[in-house]
Amino acid sequence: MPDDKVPAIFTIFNEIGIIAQLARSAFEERLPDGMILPHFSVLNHLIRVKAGQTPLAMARAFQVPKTSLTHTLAGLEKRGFIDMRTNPQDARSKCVWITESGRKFRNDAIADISAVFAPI
Amino acid sequence: MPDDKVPAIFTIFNEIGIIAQLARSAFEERLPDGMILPHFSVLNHLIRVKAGQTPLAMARAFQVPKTSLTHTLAGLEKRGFIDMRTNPQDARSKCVWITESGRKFRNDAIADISAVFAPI
DNA sequence: CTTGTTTAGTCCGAAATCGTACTATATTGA
DNA sequence: TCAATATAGTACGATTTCGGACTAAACAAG
Repeated sequence: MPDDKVPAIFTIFNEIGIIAQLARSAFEERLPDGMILPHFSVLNHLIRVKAGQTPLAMARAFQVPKTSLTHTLAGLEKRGFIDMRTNPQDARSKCVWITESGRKFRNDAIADISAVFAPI
Repeated sequence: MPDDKVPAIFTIFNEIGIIAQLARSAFEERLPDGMILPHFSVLNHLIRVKAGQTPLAMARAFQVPKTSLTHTLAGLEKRGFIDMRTNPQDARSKCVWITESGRKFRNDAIADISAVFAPI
């Protein structure tokens, strides 16, 4: 299949992936202390979308396996950026809440990084 | 920082990342045999951009550490999808060439997956 | 009720990712 | 020339990612 026969939708998603990778590299370079994009994304989701969600709901939102999210949440909890409590409506599941410390970290990160992206 | 104060550029890259992740999930679901997106991306790069490039040049193009690419290339070589030869102009470096088998794999993958993306 | 099925989360092991350190080759400059 | 520096790639170890298996709780059918 020569290049000009590759479906456009394919090329588009390829370009989107490249942009995402570039942005991710630039972003993580500035996140301190072993924090990586998924950590930040979870905090951001808890503020932007909804707090108190279950890990499974968030795994679906991010389109990652639930085992991956377990690991990410463990890292955030260890840093004190989230709290996980058993769901009173369903003892199988938990609810994820952002802490004040987590909220501050997220806001500081946005402020720092916006300065870098501002020229764009 | 309330949501409406988050810089637009930040939200945009966030959305781009989400789209990329969705596309990646859908894509890898259909790649056979332990092949993942980076494997495919390398093959695609060798056809779309340039064959015979050095690993370092490709690592820069993808914005990943060279050690990550070493690993990806090892996987492709083990599957017989690429050849790596010492660069005759510089014995420190190597040149990466796609094999017929690699070319076929890439083309088949595009054909398969285009059928999925076609409705979009 | 109770037995079988589904769902939420975690544990485990394999693979991927990546930073550090290292080897080998090339380049620079005195 | 040759010593100092820079560059290409890899080895190694730590962390992340993720599929498969497992436990506990909820639900469904009888």
